[in-house]
Amino acid sequence: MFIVLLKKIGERYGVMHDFPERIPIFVENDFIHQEVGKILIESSCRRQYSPGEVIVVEGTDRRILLSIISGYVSLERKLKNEDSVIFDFSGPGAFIGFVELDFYTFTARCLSRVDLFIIPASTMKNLMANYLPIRNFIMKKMSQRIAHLNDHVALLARARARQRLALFLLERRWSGINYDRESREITLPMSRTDIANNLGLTQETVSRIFRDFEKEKIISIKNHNWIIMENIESLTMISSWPSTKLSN
Amino acid sequence: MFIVLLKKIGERYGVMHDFPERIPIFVENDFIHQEVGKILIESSCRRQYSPGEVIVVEGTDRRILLSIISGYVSLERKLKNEDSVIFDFSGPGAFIGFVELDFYTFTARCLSRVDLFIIPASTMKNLMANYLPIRNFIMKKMSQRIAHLNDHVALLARARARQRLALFLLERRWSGINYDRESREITLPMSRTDIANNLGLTQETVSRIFRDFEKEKIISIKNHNWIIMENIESLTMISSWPSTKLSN
DNA sequence: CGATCCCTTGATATCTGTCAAGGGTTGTGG
DNA sequence: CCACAACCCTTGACAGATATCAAGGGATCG
Repeated sequence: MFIVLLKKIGERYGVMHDFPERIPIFVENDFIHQEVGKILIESSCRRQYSPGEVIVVEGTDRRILLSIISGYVSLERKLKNEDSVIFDFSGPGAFIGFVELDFYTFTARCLSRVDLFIIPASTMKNLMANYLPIRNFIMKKMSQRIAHLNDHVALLARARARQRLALFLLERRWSGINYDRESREITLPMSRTDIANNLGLTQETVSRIFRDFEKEKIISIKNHNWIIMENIESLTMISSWPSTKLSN
Repeated sequence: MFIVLLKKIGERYGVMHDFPERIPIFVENDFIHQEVGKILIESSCRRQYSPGEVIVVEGTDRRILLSIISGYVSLERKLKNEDSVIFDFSGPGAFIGFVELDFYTFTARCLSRVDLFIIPASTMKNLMANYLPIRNFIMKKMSQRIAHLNDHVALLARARARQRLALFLLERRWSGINYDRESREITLPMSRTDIANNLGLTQETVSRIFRDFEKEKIISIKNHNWIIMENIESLTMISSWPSTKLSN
């Protein structure tokens, strides 16, 4: 498997862990043949972005694919309203744009300083035509994305605000490259507004519910971007599904 | 292109159009090589289901794929709550289960009498390995599904009830095989509860808003399953995005 | 003709959005 | 090193949309 150097992240957002210096570029059990990985890296370039920068814009031609090395990105859609919907947050190890065919279905905006590989879509197309593992890899990614979107639809359709935030926090625990799956600490590289736009709420509601959770000793809020889950059992209970009804 | 006979639908739900006798099995501009289509049909069997019957269950192994000839199916997830979320409604021409890899991410339930082809997943796998057009077809389907789910996430996250229903009605117009794209008539093979579960609302709200639309002369409700859009411009205005705010 | 299922309508409760004001933190410039 | 601005977060009061609860109506089926 191809290995790349990884910059340490977290100048801007108070981070407690330093990431290790080396990580495999293809993570999450998605094994790709070493040779193919090499081709992919050799035909790609590396670039850094600053917080707030937009990398790709919804609706434009899909010319490049991204592989995040460090930092966090939001995949979102701006509505005519001035407010927006965030489909997902992507962190180190994520692949962006692999799942679309002709044009981007989202706008990618940097939440922090971001370091990534840019892979030309044409390269990927050639690789996909010729290498079965790459093809399977992409199809698996697409399939996972659909499963995840189904979950998110269920969340938005039937979960109340507390349940949405509990699910959000629990999912954050597992998202991206997490080297300590038993950790109770979560970094939130995104703002309250971003969380609200992801969960179909407002920033005020997000803020209030975080405070409620803190009062109930379910979480500790160290700062805006750093939360400790003090009582994961409670969070799990709040997140679990019979709690939809107003009465609960 | 391979052609199959199509049964007329609509014994149960008052339908105004009879579908033509012959339709191509692969529709929506998804051209598949005739030979491949033939292989697909030859290795599949045809079956009928009654309203309410469950064809595949969420979480079980993906053994069969479905191609709907006539009738309507809901793709849904039962929550522990007793209520459920409907991801999508599928009608004639739809492909079900093509987008998943290992197991079903939904339960498929018949809304009406359904006539369909059952294709073994193993057959599809072989075809995909050997035929580029099939592969492209599946990837395109997956990509479309992701785009559609993104739209639905945006709807659930940021649209109010009236807007959701306007979007729903406008989308119904184009869904499935629609031979008269200028038609103002819509059939609703699903119940109010099903619509509510699709849009993240309750049946009461759906019912009330339909009545409101009727009072405002935007639609006429012929019966539960038959609606005429009297004022598509108004519907479009209600559905368009600046109307999210409560004040509007 | 009753049973069942779904739809409709009304009264009420409650969640969460909206509006508004203030606080904390970060960054910049004197 | 301090002042100020900008940005985001927090908190409160209030309003309004929609869920809940309840009762009744209409169609379909045996």
